[in-house]
Amino acid sequence: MARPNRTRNALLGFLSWGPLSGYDLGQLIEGSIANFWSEGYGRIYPMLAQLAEEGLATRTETRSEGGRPRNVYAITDRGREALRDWLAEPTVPGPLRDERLLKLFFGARVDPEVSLASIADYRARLEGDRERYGEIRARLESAKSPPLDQRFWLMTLRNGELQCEAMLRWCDEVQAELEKIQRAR
Amino acid sequence: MARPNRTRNALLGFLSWGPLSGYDLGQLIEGSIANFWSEGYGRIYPMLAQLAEEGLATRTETRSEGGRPRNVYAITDRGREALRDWLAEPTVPGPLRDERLLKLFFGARVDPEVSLASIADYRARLEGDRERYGEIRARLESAKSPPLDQRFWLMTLRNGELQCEAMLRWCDEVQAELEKIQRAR
DNA sequence: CGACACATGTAAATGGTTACATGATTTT
DNA sequence: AAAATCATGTAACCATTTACATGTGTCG
Repeated sequence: MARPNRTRNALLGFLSWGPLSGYDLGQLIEGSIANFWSEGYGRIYPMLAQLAEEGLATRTETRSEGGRPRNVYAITDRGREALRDWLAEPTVPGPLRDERLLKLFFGARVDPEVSLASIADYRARLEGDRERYGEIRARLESAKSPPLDQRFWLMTLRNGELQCEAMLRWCDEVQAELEKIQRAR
Repeated sequence: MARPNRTRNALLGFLSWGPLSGYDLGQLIEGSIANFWSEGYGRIYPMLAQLAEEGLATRTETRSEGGRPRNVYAITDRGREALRDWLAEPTVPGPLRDERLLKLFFGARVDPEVSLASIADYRARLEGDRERYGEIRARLESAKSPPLDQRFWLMTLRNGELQCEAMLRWCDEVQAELEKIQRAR
């Protein structure tokens, strides 16, 4: 069998906060966990249908006054149970696939320029991340969210921040080394 | 269309060192880039057949004296070209999926114990990684490999080392925070 | 002679991405 | 009136994993 379904659990997690539509879920995911998780609508809508089929969520068609028709999903008790079960399960890390490192591994096959460009691109991304993290932190720390949830969100944010820092240091080191290789040619 | 094929490029990279069989490739990958890349035989053999079909590699059945029959693949000029093209392409980062962080994000839904156990498990993995990296570094630095290749390999190793360090620090911080939450209940 | 490493593949099932299709409502 | 956003979905396609099937040679 392939890996167990993870989209299901992500959706159940968000539904545990309250009833949401597929569109809501997409927006919410994009605005909160996008730094370490992604889901597209092509995955969300079918999965919601499956959740309803399995009795982990219920679907209600709402047509509020002046609003568009929406399908809102609410988690059921069995859904909550499934969520808790998954949260308690030990996490088995999936297969790793870092394409940038793979290219660098074969870097001796091409001009150092090529690797230097890849590192420059990576650094730019990281700096963008760092800035975004700063904004998220400011927003999180000033907002009056459910306080307990907020502390967990900050922990995941901290992960991104530390990762970012470490990778920026790595970029510095690798850039220096690549320039040394370049000068030696 | 789905993501472009990455297994192809990984195999071409190794074949650029010299002719190899599918089994060789599996062993080699396991013993070198396993820290940031994985391929199973169920992927390797079909991809080699495809590589041969596309003219990026040639297949030779060898039956050396006293040895088992082996299918050895050698990269072609067009294969080398494809490899260089891929190495020069900018890397587009794939979708992120960190299941451990996703669980922590919803950590308020369960007892802090659960998150603490997850962090303890993560720390144990990281410490194992750190030890393995130490061994790899010792092996790489004492071996007389092609010196230029070696320098690139060390750069990818350094990535793992820095990542490891950063994540161990994160574990410390998160553990302290979780224990604080636990005491407050 | 039994266990283990060498060696090559196929099949089944899923997961996941992207593009496409469609239409309503709000904003400019 | 056009553009953007809200909103829901389907279809095609590819990647990937895991399990299965099969056989040879070597070492203790």
